[in-house]
Amino acid sequence: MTEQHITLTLPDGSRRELPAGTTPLEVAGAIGERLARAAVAGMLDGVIVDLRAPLERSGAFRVLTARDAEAGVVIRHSAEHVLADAVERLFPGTIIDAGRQDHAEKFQYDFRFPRGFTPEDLERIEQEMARIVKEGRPFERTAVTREQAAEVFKARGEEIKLVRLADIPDGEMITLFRHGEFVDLCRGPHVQRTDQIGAFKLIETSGAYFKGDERNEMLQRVYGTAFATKDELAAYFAKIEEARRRDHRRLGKDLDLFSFSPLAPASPFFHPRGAVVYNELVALMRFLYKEFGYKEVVTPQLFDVELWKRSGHYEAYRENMFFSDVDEREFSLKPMNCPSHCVLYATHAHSYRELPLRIADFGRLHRYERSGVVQGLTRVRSFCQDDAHIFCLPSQIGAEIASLFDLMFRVYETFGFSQPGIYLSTKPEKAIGDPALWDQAEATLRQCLEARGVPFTVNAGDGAFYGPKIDFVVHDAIGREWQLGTIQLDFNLPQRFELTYVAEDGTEQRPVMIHRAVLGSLERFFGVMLEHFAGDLPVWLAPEQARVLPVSDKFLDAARALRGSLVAAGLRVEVDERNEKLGAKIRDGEMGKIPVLLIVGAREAEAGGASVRVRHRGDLGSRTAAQITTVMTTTAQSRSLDPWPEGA
RNA sequence: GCCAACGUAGCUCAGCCGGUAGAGCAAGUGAUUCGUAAUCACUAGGUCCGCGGUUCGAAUCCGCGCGUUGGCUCCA
Repeated sequence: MTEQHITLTLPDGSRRELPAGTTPLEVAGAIGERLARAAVAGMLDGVIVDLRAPLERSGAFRVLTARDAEAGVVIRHSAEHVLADAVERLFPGTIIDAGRQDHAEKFQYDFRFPRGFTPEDLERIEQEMARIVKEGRPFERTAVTREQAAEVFKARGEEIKLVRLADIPDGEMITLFRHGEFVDLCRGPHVQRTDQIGAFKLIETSGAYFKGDERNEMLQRVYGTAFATKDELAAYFAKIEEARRRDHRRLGKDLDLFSFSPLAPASPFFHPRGAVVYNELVALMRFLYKEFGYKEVVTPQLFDVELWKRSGHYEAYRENMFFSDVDEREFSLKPMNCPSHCVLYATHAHSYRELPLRIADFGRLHRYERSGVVQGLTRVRSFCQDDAHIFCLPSQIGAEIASLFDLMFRVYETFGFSQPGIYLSTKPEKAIGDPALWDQAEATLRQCLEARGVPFTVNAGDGAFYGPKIDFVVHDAIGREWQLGTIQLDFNLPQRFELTYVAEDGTEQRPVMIHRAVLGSLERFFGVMLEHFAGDLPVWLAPEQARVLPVSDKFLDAARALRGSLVAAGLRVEVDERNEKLGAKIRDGEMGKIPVLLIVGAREAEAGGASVRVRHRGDLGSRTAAQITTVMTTTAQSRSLDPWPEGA
């Protein structure tokens, strides 16, 4: 059913009728010789196509050159082939596997190589790549049969490629891309010549399991990135540098918020300053719990494994739990609060009139995480969630989830996280419970999302082992995504714990359980929030909300008096009593990211106030103690993101 | 857990081919009494991650362990 002719609509609105099978390169040539030379790829209806791949259908068409942002993925993909080529040139006999799917930022290639690549190897590979790039080798695309492709790779001794080839489903077009001596099984698209790869850099090496499965052999991976220009490459590394500057592990150390000890791997110590922030996060949730009708409980840490056998954790979550034998009984530290809340629920009979029952718990959780996966505060072994379980009637699910959406949005807004992304995760492989209950739970969540009218994405197989879930993903100040809140619907645990309520008609019915967390893990949230603010915490969270800086020792008493009145108003304020010059005190205050610095000299001591210096805004001039107290308490109580309102 | 790199003073880091440790900041003391991002001087501070090995001699080379970092995998 191939058309004889296709019609391409160009960016300027003009249309061209061409024989089907014309290549983007030919189209570019028809538009202009220079465009053809500069072409990196074609784009048909928003999809990047290879310059040499015949066009078989009509659509909106344009030619991409190095100037187009979309060309980056093509350049990186091509640099990937150059990388593999360079490795094969330098280390004959290396067996190649494959590159990366997503070339949005990086490229990578996996090799079967007898040892790890060293930094020196990387340097040599980079030099060899530079040579190949300079040679301006043209990329050639050939469509082949499965047998022809097999021939090619057999002749080259590329065993892994033969496995990859066999994985390609029947009926799919098989194409090879060559440049110079190198040939790879590849869909493309690629640049015309290697010298169109303007700037590239290898980043690092790592081990990587074949097809990402740890039961398979480990290959050696090399990562890199490439751009059309040196400036873009530099901008990429500047972005990485910015992320490093915001790294919560660095900020946590610099601002004396938390630390880690080898004696408690992956378990944070929150220092006094960090604990203030931590407790403010808890206070925010407790404040909202009043409004949203939650009741807080305190439950045990250590449970007889009998509990986990009953809940299904022993079966499905065992490898993430810490065990301990005492009194010839096997115990485990809780990795989640849900089973203990079921035990708590079952301590007495419930009427439908009590539901929904919203049970909140800031209990400490322990999960065994493999040593290689822990990371700062974002992946720890000991943590606490702003956790709650809602026991409700099936008919209340919709209203509960609607209320949860309100709560989530309220909280994220408080931190200035932009519109959260919403994901629906369905039944995973390792699931417990009746498939019919799963279907019911998934359908309910879907209905709730549709009723709310928010866009969402489905993550098939990504649910918790006891129920499907809705996840909330926020974007931080530099655009990174973080999964925070979660709502999980659970028909399984109430059944396992035989939970009941007495319905209006006097019969015993089974409640539904909703697991939910808004911040998620407080530890992870702490880290995410710290990076989001780059350490510049809003006043309500700042461990030291203001610091009073006497100009010299002479004004120490005035400074202490000012501090006294602010502390009396409930603010966290210190005095810099060191024998230093004002400039040094200001510098240290700024570096400590204190939101407000209050300078007291002769004039201010006289007037009973201070000169106010607000972070990132500089000197605002003098205010009285009363003015400062009013502004700061208002800012703190309203949890404003702005440390000092304009004009105050 | 697997692959790789790293681990030197509280922090950031120097220490070439092995000859037994150094800077800046921070800390302590003294002087200075200072007006919006670093005052000066002095002092103290180190089982060079741990354990073995090679060597006349190890922070340096090798092995093992622990931890950290980046990946794989996993995930709140």
